[in-house]
Amino acid sequence: MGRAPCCDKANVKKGPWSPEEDAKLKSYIEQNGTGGNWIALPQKIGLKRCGKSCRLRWLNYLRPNIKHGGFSEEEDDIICSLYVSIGSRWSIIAAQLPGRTDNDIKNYWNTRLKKKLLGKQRKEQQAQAQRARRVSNMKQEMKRETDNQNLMAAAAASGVNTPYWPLEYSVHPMPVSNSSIIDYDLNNQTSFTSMLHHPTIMNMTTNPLSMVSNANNIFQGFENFPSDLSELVCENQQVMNRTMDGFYGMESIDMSNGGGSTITTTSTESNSWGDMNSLVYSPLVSDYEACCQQGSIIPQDVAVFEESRYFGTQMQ
DNA sequence: AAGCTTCGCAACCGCTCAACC
DNA sequence: CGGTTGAGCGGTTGCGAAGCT
Repeated sequence: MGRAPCCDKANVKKGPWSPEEDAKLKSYIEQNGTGGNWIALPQKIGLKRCGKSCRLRWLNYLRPNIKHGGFSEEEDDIICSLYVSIGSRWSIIAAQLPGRTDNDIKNYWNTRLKKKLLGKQRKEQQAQAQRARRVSNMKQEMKRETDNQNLMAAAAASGVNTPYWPLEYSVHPMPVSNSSIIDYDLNNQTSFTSMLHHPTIMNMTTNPLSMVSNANNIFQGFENFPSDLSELVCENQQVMNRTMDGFYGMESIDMSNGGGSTITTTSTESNSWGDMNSLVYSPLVSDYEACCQQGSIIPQDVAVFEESRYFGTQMQ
């Protein structure tokens, strides 16, 4: 048995609203409010509309201070960021953007932002493939360098680990908060591991958006990070496998087993934003839902929640 | 200029959740 | 405690405008 219809469909007008209908609805709500009952509202004011339709019209169009179109870059970033973190919770996303409605944001995402990001991602993939080819050529060149071979052989013979990084890259100044600098020794495992726990790196690995939305500069925040080094990072599988799963790939959570395991896919394996659901339903969502259920978080708190996630602090 | 395709947006549909009885 | 109802939400559809051939 299905549920009873909310209104008599036969006597209800559908389709676009006329200016007269808009005026009736607007003036009534401005004077009397909704009365907490949308279903009864159309009858009260003599509108042949479904209550749900009235609600939608008011919320998405007639309500004061509604903005339409003209999304700014900042708004784009917020939408993308929240979408990647919490998925298509349009009402929550809309709560972060004053004057925007969930419907507007949803439409904007589906018609423009998704394509925009897809384009960026494709460009990045092409660039990545190009980098891989260049690095491959470079490695072949390096193999021919007998001096280096001798050095490595000598190092191996003496029990010294072969450096992962060319000397000029081995110590890298890492910007940290408050403008201070830490020098990480990339040939020192402890130091390197420590670098990987740098908030910026952590953000890059836990927040795929920082890679997607900043695809033009995947090492954003590392102004002094040599661009060639990023190529080496990609190529150095030994380091990658041990420490940076998900660095160039994207980490997603397998919810089929309770969200407990992490599946890492490379961006070439999962290269469609149509497949973005695999990215977005992170543990954050279940955490978020749990908090909502406990009443300890309201939608407006989502930004704070995000911050707490990225910086590893606990919600109050 | 006409026909066709694509795009953007408003509105609808159906589902879930929570309040109320 | 279960059933009913309305609010709210996200996915989808339909239509008009714009762009293209």
